Amino acid sequence: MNSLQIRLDQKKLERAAYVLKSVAHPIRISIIDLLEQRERLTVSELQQVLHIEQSLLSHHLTNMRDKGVLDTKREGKNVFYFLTDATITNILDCINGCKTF
Amino acid sequence: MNSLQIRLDQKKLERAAYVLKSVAHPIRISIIDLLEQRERLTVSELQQVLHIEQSLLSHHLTNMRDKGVLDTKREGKNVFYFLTDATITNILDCINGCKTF
DNA sequence: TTTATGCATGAAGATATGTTCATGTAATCA
DNA sequence: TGATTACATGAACATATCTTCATGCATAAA
Repeated sequence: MNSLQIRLDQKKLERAAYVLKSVAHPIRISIIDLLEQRERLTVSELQQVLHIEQSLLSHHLTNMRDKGVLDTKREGKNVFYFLTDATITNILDCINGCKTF
Repeated sequence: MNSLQIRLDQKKLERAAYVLKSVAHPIRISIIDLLEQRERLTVSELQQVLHIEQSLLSHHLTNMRDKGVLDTKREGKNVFYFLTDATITNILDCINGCKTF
């Protein structure tokens, strides 16, 4: 038999690539790692750990939010960021379990 | 206590981002999906399923090989491509199990 | 109501990535 | 040896991404 075929449809493929691009950056992987430890973090808290410019961090966070990886909640002056679906941290396990990485 | 910190070192972060970029493309996700089903495939076999230009496919394969995702073995006129570490297909499971994707 | 704090946004430039086209090379076949 | 098959490579262009800088906006504090 010879029924080789792609098992993901075009929409799913494009969505997956779109979201994976959002993860494929050192700063953004770090953010996911931190949000696996803390549930939710403000921009300032992230900035203190990451040691990058506020504006750069904000761009990255907006990116991840736009792509559905993160969501936000404002409380007073602070904006908390959190993972939309914590299951995405499984990707970090893949990274740690696969010798290719 | 307040010991929030990034658990991956800089080298690991950059390597992970570098490899993830190689996965974050519809065509390249498809290739991983196909190599999960078949162990090894020639460029021609991939081309028949993917319906893309030979040159474009070759560029993508070279990319994935350079980044350590794939490796190759020539047999006569054919070149077989295969996953360096099949564990990388876990990423596809992440994609299918996480609502963000 | 001015000032400070926390965060977002937009423009701009540098670099990276994706695709096509033309061409090159290695192995096999006639 | 010459043609064909299978694949790789490089240039060139369009588009996307990353980062910085300057500035804007919302909330709270003084």
